[in-house]
Amino acid sequence: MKPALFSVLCEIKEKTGLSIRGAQEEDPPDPQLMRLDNMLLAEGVSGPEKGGGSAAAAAAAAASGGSSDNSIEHSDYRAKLTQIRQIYHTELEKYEQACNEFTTHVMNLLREQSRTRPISPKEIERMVGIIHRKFSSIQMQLKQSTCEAVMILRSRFLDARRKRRNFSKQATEILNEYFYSHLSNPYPSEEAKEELAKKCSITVSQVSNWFGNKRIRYKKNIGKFQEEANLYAAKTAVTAAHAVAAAVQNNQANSPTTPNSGSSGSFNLPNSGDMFMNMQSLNGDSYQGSQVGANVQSQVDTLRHVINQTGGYSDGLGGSSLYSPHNLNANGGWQDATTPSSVTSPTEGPGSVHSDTSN
DNA sequence: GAGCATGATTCGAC
DNA sequence: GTCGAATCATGCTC
Repeated sequence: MKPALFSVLCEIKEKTGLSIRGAQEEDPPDPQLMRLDNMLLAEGVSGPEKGGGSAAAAAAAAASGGSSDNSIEHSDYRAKLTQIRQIYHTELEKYEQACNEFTTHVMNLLREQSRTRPISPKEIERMVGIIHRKFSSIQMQLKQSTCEAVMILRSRFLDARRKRRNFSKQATEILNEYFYSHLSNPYPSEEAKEELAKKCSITVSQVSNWFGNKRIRYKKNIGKFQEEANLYAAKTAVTAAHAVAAAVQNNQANSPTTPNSGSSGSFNLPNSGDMFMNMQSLNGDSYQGSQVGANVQSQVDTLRHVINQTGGYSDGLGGSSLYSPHNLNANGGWQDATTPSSVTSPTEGPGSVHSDTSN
């Protein structure tokens, strides 16, 4: 009677258990767990080790423009990430081991108990499933805290503000040269930005940031930047003077009798665009692209004047500065160089000297 | 360490 | 999208 009753009880439990399990087994994968898994995989924490690197480390390298100045910090970052990875795997292993041990323990217990009460193998199996689910929720917590650790590491090592580095002296000089030679309209076009970025080994957005900061700070404190402006003006003027002198020589060599007719007004100057605009603002002459050849001598004179001015304002201009705030309009905005003034009325046409097109 | 310089970010306007 | 303006966070100089 006892064995028969035992088997009936087992059968009843089996049926009720199946119905419960049927409802539980087809749980969809936890989206939260999937997210965590994906993130850990992307960060190189889980999954196969990627030669000491990860997507984030690669991003860090890219963010720095591939320069070697902070490679030490990148290796530091990688080291920390490796540390996190090791801790994660150690903990994961521990959990798995504990899970297996506990499962075995429970299974043995149930098997033992099955001699005295109705416990079927399927019930044991179900119990194992419950244990696994419990342990996987613990695993999820581990994954979550690992993700948090990676996030903190990333923000600490990759946050641009924390990683601020001053640009190289050369880069700053290039940017300043452009800024002061385009002071009438210091808004570089996309092409110009790209060119500058390339020259300075920085990104285009860094160039944009630089010009944004420069414009605002220049405007706020023109007096402070005066000396700097003069310095770069002198530099540009010297460069231009050389170019003009070369052009003069070239003109004379090409057509000694008609010095102004040789090159159809096209001689190449570095930053020739606004430099002449600045000179225009200095002496009131307007620059006509097609008249360059005709005005070579006057431009040389202007350049001499510029250089003299930079040498200490000793030419009787009463302390007038090279770059006076006249480029800023009454609202504090940059006055377009083409805006007609009371003296000159340059027209913005195909022969315009503007190199900037963004504004 | 204070103060200034400077690169980056954020926010609102356009 | 870019811009100016304000602000933050870090670097540099003294």
